[in-house]
Amino acid sequence: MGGVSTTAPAAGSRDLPHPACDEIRLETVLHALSDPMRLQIVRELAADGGELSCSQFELPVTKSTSTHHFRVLREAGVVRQIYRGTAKMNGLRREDLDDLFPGLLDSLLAAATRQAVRLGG
Amino acid sequence: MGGVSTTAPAAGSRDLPHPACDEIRLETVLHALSDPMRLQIVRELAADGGELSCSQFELPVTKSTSTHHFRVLREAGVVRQIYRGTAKMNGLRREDLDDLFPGLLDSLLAAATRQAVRLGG
DNA sequence: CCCATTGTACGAGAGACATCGTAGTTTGAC
DNA sequence: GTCAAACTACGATGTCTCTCGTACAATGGG
Repeated sequence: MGGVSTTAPAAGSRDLPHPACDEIRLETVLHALSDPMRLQIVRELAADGGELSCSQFELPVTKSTSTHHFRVLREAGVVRQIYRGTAKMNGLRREDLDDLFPGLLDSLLAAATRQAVRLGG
Repeated sequence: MGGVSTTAPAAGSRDLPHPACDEIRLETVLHALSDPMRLQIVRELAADGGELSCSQFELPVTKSTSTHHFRVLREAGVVRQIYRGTAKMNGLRREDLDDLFPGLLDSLLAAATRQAVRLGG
């Protein structure tokens, strides 16, 4: 049955499950961001604006734990993850989140920055 | 040592410990709001604008559990609680939160309302 | 003083979570 | 084919959280 490959995913793609927009729950997003490690990840992603591989984050935890945190963020609908070679790239789902919860992400990021300034110096 | 009673608390007051503004942590606030029950409480408090006693909330849990949730909100710095007779009144710490994290509470409440509309109707 | 109302304290149980270590898979380079 | 790099899967462990039930404390009204 040919034709499957016309719009098929790129060869060798390992797809990761992401929640659709209407499956994203506010409580789940808040829970994902209530962990300091994950909030830091999101802050760095927002600062970068593009995509970052998992290994570019220098988190004070093992790689197993990193994997766990990135998955929580992806399953909450906060980040999008795709494989690129051996790396797994992460990007903020900014448009989706802004559509669902206008202004929320910006407020959260501003609050996080403000707190970092307040606590850090 | 003397004069302790000059500005002593009102007779019979049972004071509750609240975090000072500079002790309120964003992660803790987000965690407090990541529970559906507590998010609902905060939504009702914001809708009312004033103070509500614990018993005015009709939550689908026992009183013990209610007490627990209100305490989590208070210890996170989200609500202020004071005794008034046998009742314990709850009020949003709106000014404190707006000072610390400008716009965050409004965004969160708007997001919660939006999601309620999306899911409920 | 007695009592109803309101909320607390304490303990328990079930489940979720953050963390780790080890072993394994996938990919790209040589 | 071989190898290193990046990431995952699985299990273990200790901690936290949500829930409840029962027993208790504080307040205000007769």
